[in-house]
Amino acid sequence: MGRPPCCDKVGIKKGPWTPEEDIILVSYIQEHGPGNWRSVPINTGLMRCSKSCRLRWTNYLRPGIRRGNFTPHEEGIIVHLQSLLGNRWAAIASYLPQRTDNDIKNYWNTHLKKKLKKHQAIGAIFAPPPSSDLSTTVVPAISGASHVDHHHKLIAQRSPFAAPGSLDGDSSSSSSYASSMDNISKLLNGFMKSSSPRNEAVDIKPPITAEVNPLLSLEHMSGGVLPDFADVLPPQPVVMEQRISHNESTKQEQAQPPLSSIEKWLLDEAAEQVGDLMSFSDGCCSVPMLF
DNA sequence: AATGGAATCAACCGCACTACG
DNA sequence: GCGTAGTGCGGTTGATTCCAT
Repeated sequence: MGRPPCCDKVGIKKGPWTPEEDIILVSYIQEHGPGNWRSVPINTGLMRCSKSCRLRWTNYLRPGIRRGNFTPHEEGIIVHLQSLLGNRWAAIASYLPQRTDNDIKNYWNTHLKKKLKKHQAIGAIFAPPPSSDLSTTVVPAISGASHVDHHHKLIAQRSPFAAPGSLDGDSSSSSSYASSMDNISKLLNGFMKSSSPRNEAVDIKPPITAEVNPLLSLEHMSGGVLPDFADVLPPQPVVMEQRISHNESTKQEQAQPPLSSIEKWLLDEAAEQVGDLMSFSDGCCSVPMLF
C-alpha cells in the first residue's frame, strides 16, 4: 500500500526549534498532555509535523531529562547494556530514565565507540584472558535474533524505570508531562533572557539546554540537588516519575512481574562493575571488563 | 586571525509495530 | 483479514562548535 507521509511536506517547517515554538509546544502539552500528536500542530498553529513535535517533546522538552555530560556510572551502564542488548537504544534508555534514547545513541556513537576501539586495540596487544570476558557469554545471546528480541523487550518493559514513551503508545499520555506552571514560567524566563536586547543574536537559535533553560534542569525540578547514579537504580524513581497518574502507576505495577534472572544479573553486575567501568571510561589503560 | 577538518548533537527519515474501524 | 492512523525506534544527516595548524 505504501505508507503516506506523516504530514504534508508543503509548509512544514524543519530544522532547529526556536524558543517560541518550544514554549507553544510545552504550553499545549501542559494543558492537554502528550499524545494525539496529530492534533498538536493543528491546535497550536505550529508549522511542524506531528512527528517533529513528538520528537522535540520526548528528546528535549520532556521534564526529567538530564542533559550534559554522562557520568562514568552512566557510561558503564550503557556499555554494559549495549553489550547485552546491542543497539536497542530505547531499551537501554529505559534503564537511564533521565536520558533519552537519542542522547544515549549519540553518546555511544561519538564517545563510547571510540573508547571501545581504543580499548580493543589495547586488548589486542595485551590479549586479556577470554574466560573473564563478559561478552563471550553475551554475544551469542545477542546474535540469536528472536530470542534476544524477546529479552530486550522484556527488559525494557520490566524496567522499574521504563521511560514513559518506551512502553506503549498510551503511556506517554500519562507520563511525566505534568510539569508545573512554574516550569512554564521558568521556560519563559529563560527565553526572555536569551532574547534580551543584550543577546539578540540568540533569538534565532539558541538551543535550550539545561544550562540556560531551568525547565529542563532536573536540579530545578527536584529542588536543587541532582541525583547521583544511585537514583538511577531502583527503587528510586526520579521526581517527575512520581507524578505519573495513579491509574498508570497501578497499571504498571500490575504489569510488572518479578525481575527476570537476566535483569537481576544486569542490575547486580552493573553495581559491581561500576568501579571497573569508571576506570575504563576514564580512558586509561585498565583491562576492560566487558570487551 | 583565518581556515579547514573533526567532533558533536538536534533533528529528520523511513520502516516496523499496534490499535482500531 | 485489510487498510489506515498513530506512534516507536534505529540509522543517518546536516548545522554548529571546537580545535589544530
